[in-house]
Amino acid sequence: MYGLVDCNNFYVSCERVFQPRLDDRPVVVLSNNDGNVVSRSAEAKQLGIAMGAPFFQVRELLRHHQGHALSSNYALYGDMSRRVMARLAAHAPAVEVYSIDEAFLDLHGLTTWCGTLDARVHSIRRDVLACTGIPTCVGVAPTKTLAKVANRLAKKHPELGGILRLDTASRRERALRALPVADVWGIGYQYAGKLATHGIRTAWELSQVSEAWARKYLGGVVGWRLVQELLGQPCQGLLPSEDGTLARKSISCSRSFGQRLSSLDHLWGALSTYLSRAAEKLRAQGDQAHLLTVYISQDRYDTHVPPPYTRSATLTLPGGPTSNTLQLLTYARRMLERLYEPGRFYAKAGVVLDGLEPPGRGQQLSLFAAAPAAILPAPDTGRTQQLMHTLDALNRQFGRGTVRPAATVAAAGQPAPWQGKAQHKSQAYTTRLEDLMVVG
DNA sequence: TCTGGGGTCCTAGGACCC
DNA sequence: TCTGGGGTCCTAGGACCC
Repeated sequence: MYGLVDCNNFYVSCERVFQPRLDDRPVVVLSNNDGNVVSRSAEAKQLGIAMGAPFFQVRELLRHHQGHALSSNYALYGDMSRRVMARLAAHAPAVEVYSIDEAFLDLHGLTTWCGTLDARVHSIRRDVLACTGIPTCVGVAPTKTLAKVANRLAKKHPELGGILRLDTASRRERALRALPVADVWGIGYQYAGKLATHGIRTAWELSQVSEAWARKYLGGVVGWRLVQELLGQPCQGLLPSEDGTLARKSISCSRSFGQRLSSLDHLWGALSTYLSRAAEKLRAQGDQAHLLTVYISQDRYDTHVPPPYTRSATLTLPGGPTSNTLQLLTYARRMLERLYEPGRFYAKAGVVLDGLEPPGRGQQLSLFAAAPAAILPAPDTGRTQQLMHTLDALNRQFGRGTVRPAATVAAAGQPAPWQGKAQHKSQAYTTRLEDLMVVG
């Protein structure tokens, strides 16, 4: 049996833990740049505010109902997430951290040593709420996809008490008949449309299609696995997360700018900042990358700009895999110069690090290792690795960005021209000493 | 010059997720 | 005026290998 634990309205719930004045009223949390709504309280959902809605479209509605909009505070959400996951790990034999607010639990054997499964799951929910202040819902079922179904229905029907267990054929059928097919995990916008034209409206109807049909219309083997999982046939196992974090296969960092940029210097300032951040994450995971992608995008909402909006370049690092920020910056600078066109206005930039592997394991040596210095940056020696190590240690102790490459620094006394908006941000209640709450 | 089978790696693109 | 960021998996074609 799998359990899927999903935090209710996670970002809003995190904010409410430290700001009780937000209780019982419409609250939304916004994406970077205060662009879109990414988390909504029940009251905000009640007002008809959609997930992903552009903030400017709902600002008035929210104001009219004495609601609140907050900029996203990832330092807070990340830390709250770690606390929730730590509680889950204390209860279940194995936990797969699936996202910042969700985890799959291995529920094997939980009934044998402490009451019924339902009683155990209820006590896990109570414990998470008591220790972190975060409310959750749990779906319990023999496959991950059915656990998602159960979780979805538990959220939709508060009268279930936050838990739904789908472990018999009749419970499964009732649940699948009650769930619109678009709410199934793995059915997105495109597939939902396709299914509708074939008269498939519920999860139950989807579970009854043939293998050939699923393979033809739902992306091959992926679609067939989905159908089998709905039938109770597990196709996906649990991928236990070591130490409560999940190792990524790619690492990226991108941002929309606060304003359009056209100068190469400004773009480089932004891009080098994102690359520094991505490399930091890479080292924190203990990996090196051998693929680097750089991209710059024009405003995709500007009707005067013809597509494509994004130009990108991917490079297999000729010097072999690295996690050295300075080395990566050397490559990225040249890639940016290739992509950049004077006179254009750019709205966003980003980097992706791919082909991740731990250092020094069966490394492929470069064919061009003897190429002239103009082509290759300085090799990744022990000294530069020591430098990165020191950089990370300083930034951990004194705060992110205390020591950083000069390219990422804007002109003295000026806010960086690429800096986005975050006008309604709450404090780092749990991760910054100055922001700690004082009671008394 | 043409002939076949089996395989890897790279790249791009499309779908999905939270 | 104002429209996010970070991921996953799969497929398919081309270059190249033996």
